[in-house]
Amino acid sequence: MIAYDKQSRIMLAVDCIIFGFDGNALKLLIIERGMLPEKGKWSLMGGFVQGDENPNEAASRVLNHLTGLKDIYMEQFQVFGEPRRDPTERTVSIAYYALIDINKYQHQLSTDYKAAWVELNQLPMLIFDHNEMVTAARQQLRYKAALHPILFELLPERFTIPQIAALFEQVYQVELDRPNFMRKLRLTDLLIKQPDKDKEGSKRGAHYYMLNQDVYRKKFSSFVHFVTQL
Amino acid sequence: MIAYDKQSRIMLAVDCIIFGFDGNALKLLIIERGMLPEKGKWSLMGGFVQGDENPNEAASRVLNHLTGLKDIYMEQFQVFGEPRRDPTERTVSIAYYALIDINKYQHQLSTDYKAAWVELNQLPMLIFDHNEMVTAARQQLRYKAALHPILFELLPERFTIPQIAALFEQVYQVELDRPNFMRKLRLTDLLIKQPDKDKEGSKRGAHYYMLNQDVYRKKFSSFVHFVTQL
DNA sequence: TCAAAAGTGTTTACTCTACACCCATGA
DNA sequence: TCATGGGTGTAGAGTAAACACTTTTGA
Repeated sequence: MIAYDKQSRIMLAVDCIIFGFDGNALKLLIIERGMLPEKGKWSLMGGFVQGDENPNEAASRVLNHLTGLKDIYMEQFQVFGEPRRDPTERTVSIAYYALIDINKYQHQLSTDYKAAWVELNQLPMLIFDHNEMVTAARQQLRYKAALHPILFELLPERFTIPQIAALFEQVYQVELDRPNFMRKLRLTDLLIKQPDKDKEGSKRGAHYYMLNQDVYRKKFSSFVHFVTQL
Repeated sequence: MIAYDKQSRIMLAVDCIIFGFDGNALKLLIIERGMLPEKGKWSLMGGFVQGDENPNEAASRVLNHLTGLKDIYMEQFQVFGEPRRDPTERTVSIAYYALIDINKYQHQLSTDYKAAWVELNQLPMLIFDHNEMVTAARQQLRYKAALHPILFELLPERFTIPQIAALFEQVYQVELDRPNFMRKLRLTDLLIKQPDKDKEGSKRGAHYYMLNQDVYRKKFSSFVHFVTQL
């Protein structure tokens, strides 16, 4: 077997921008590194692509390692490969964004890092080009969520319409007309109304809904157009 | 300086899916390899990411080397990284699609390969996972072009409305209602009508148009919604 | 009984679609 | 003068935006 002799090999990493929503604000799961290099600094969760796995598997592994979760919604969105982005050694990183239900997140036990949920607009300085990655991920999330119902991945199993509206308002930094937004949602057939109500947010209470998984899977790839004017 | 000692380095490549449009059919620029491995077989144009360049630069370089063109519209769209996709040695490839004006293409002189324009639906077997890359690129092109006016990159400087319509019909494999399509185009303010006509396609002749570059640049990133029903 | 948020209904403007029809011209 | 594709006009359906109004319930 021939090999590509003269070419240089490169470190290949994955980094994950992990979004969560606590009902009020969009949050990011970041880590404080417990090991060199850059010990003590904030960073995205990442890892190296191993010899026997493809990059998607690497990202799933990394996500699982941090959150304890499997089958997380995850999308590869951009490669970051400036020659000097990592001063230790040239490393090209494939960036993924992931959407998780913040309530399902379980603290993990590794001492390699401390994990923390941080509000997206109070993000600290991260190492390398990670802040740039976050900006790009947010952009990509907006793009995708305007057309596909992916934001439901951020909500718990049972949720209310005011919660979804708040989520969209956070993602797009706009105020939505609640009546019209509600009607739009109803017309998608994605929601199943539950008999009981959430009384947290108001006196009257808002009905709980669950996702209609069948419709959800079907509409996932087709355009849905949740947000019209961007 | 520390290095990531225990991690394995990987070959990193870029591959380009190069689209062109000859007025009738969508075409792809592929090469017949003149060197090992896989000598004599059809392949996408690609190359390795060098130590001092980022992947986008590598793709531009590769595109320029094959076509003689600079400032080609190009988008990174997916990483292909199955461990055994290249039997020679593990290689992860960043795939780009590019849109070029087929008339501007100049044959290059390298003897490393022979280049050929092939109709997209008569594509031969390509090496490795390149056919899969083409499928994904086509999908991505559809997605992007439904919302952004990128397909103009495939047209010559002066073009007619029937030409654009034919292009959209090729990309989406549909028949468009010409009157409505024309009106939609006019409403974008993207086109500047030329005084003369193209008499090739019909007796009456179709007016030439040129892109309004200012409007084009402005509308590039905002949603435009060229194709409604997908 | 009032305030506050959930939820419904209605009006109006706009956009999309289908398709009838006119235009220009070479054969 | 007629066939052919280029191009315009128009009516009806469908969608989006604005906002008035009703419902529920704890304080």
